[in-house]
Amino acid sequence: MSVGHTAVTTPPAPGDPVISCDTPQDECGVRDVLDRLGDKWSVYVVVELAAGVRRFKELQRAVPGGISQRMLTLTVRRLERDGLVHRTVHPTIPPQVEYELTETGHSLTHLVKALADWSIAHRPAFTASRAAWDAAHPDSEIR
Amino acid sequence: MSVGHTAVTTPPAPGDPVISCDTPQDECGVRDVLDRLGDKWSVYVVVELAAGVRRFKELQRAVPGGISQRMLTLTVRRLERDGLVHRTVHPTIPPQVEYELTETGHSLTHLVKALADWSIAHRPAFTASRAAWDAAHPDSEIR
DNA sequence: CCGAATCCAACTCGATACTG
DNA sequence: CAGTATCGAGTTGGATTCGG
Repeated sequence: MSVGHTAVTTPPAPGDPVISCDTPQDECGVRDVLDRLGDKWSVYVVVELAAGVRRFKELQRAVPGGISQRMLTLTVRRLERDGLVHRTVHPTIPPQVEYELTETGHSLTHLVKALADWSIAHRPAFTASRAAWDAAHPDSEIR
Repeated sequence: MSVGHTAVTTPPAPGDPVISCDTPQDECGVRDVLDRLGDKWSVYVVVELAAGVRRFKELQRAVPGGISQRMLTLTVRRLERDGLVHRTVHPTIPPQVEYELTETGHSLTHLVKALADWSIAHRPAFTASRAAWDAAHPDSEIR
């Protein structure tokens, strides 16, 4: 601890990883992933596809929260564009379209797993902290 | 293939992690994290704070892209509410406020590091895939 | 069955101006 | 310095309808 003004409860960065944003205006590269994973549905689609090939309707039913057709279409299209999902159209009647993860997409599942693990592990802390904050700031616009 | 309608073409998941959304309407817990990390600035703030304690203005200068005062305030407030960042106010003149990661916040840096690593590793594939898709779908509304 | 097209509500973000 | 307040543009997501 010692001198100046920085009496912190935790040391600056004990064994923390150094995330190098070397070039200042570079964005560490995280923008690419987060722009995709940050939206409302992509993660759930990836999670479901991690379990195997799925048809459109199967995906729609599997995604928690009830995704609209429109949003599912948009989501899988964007995932396809980014090379995370492969789309196979069987020109049958009725039409049948299958979605599956590409190799890149599969590698992403490990990341999502890490995300889910962290989230589950810290959910109690999250909830508690939020409740405390909300109680201390009754009429705040944050949230 | 065989019977029903659920004939899968690829093996469900070779060595992929199983992300258990056991309860169907549960959201695997990822929503909590992604709602925070998914916004435009939180990750950069966490990255910068991973390097040590920062004051408001220091943060603002450090974040790439040029964050407005308003957005920085909102971002750190939300991070504070979630228990990821601790805020210390020194009632001096001029005012001095220091931000630092909490223990939970520090544990998050490993996740962000994983995110950044994955992103950097797959950025070429991303870029290529997008370019190819865009070329194949010249006038699409996706993007 | 899979999706495109349209319309609309809600939210996010940025710019600007002002305060203790 | 570290915010708060206000306004407006842009984006996202949902509901609905229609088509191949």
